[in-house]
Amino acid sequence: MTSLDSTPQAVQGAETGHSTQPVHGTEAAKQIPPAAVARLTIYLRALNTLLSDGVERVSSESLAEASGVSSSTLRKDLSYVGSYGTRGVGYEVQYLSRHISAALGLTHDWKVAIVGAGNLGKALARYGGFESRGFDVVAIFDADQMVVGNEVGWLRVSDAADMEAVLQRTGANMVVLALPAHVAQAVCDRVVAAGVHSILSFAPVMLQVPEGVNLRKVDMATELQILAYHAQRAQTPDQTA
Amino acid sequence: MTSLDSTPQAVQGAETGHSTQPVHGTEAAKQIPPAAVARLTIYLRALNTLLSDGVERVSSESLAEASGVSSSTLRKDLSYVGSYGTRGVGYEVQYLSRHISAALGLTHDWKVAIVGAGNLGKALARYGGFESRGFDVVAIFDADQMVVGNEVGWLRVSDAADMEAVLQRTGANMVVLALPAHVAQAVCDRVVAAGVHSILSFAPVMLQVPEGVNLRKVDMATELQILAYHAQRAQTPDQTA
DNA sequence: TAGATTGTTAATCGATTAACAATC
DNA sequence: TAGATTGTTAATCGATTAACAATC
Repeated sequence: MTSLDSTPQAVQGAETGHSTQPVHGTEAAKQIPPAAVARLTIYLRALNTLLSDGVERVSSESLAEASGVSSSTLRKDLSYVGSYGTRGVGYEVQYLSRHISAALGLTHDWKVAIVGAGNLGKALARYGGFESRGFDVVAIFDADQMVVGNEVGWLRVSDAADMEAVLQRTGANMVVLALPAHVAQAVCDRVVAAGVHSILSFAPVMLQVPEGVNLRKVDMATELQILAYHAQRAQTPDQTA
Repeated sequence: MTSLDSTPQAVQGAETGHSTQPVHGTEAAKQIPPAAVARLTIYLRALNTLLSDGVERVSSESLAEASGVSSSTLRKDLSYVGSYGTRGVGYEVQYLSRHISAALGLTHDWKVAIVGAGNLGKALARYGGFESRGFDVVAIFDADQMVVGNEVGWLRVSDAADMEAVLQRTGANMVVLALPAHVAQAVCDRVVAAGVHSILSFAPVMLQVPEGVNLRKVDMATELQILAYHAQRAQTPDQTA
């Protein structure tokens, strides 16, 4: 997250054949390198900003600048998705945005359940960035009876004891874990057993998940530690050479 | 976040000489590859868990397993820090922990100010993981007069209008941005102007910072999008071959 | 046509892994 | 000494960059 680099891990997808021919349209998806997937989400955000500013066309050079990458990297990344630009002209913003969305699977119906209605869970439940990008928060759980039933945004907090039933009923296909380290693994196991295979964890522990479950981790303290490393280096001028 | 890898960017440190000789003790720090830095924070957490479990010694094999990496990667990463193990025996938990901490700059005095006292800002201010890992939250700001003065954890919310003065007085050397996208760049500029060079942003925008400022970004919606990509791939069995 | 910009190739760079000599 | 495990090297793999032919 990343850093995390965020801190991604244990994301196993089927990865059988590497088709060399770029395939467009509705055919089989090809493998996109992890680093490129992460950046594609950034391009998508930049494109949507342009779109709401009424910009219709953009060059790789300026989209790259807005995204903080080189134009070379940008064009290479886009080439994994397909070729949706026009030489000598650039990219049509809306058209490119739509194709990146499709490639990332954002046209699916993603229903997110949040486990943990503490400060972080509430912050996530109310975070506009989810809804606006096609993620529908359908449930929020807590084990504390004092919290169950409380209003959080549009939702009421469900009892964690009923998790399996509520996940089923709401059709949740992604779960966000916003709970203390010591209960995270147990809850994670229940979530997996309930058939959810995509999990984003904010708990500061290494979670073990079976093959085929996609787990990503965001650790806020880790991010500060990485920052600390760089800050310390900047303060201590290099004594080599 | 990220990268969450996570989505790291614009982290420039001085990087003059690459000393080939591993230097131990108090001498000049060498450059540690970004990927290794991120993992070292994970090892550190695993070591501290072992420590509180009363474990005194650990092999690269089992520390690697607890951290979700290969023992090869672990030993290579540790080699950037120094050689603090004993062949045929393993690593002394406390001793290794201390040396990783030192290498990451966690023995410094890090004072963190949080800008934005919304749900996320409050969650971060109360997040135990910061304090326990040597980051001291010294201030939290908001521009909303309805919120200024409120209690958040041990702190009271300061007026964002007084940011420069409070940053100065508290000696904050890191800032966490927990605010809406549209104000993030302006606040970021003020923070940089106030002399803070380490910034962790949760705002879903690309921020521009001058050379020499360390900026990391955590984007929760990005993490869900990456998850969506993998989930979609898993659902759509590969049609090549 | 002349100018611009994409999509792709090939070269470079960095990160991961396997293997093993060093050594406790 | 025999067994175990580190620290490091060399080989592999993947990601980034520069350059340019294709083409609007």
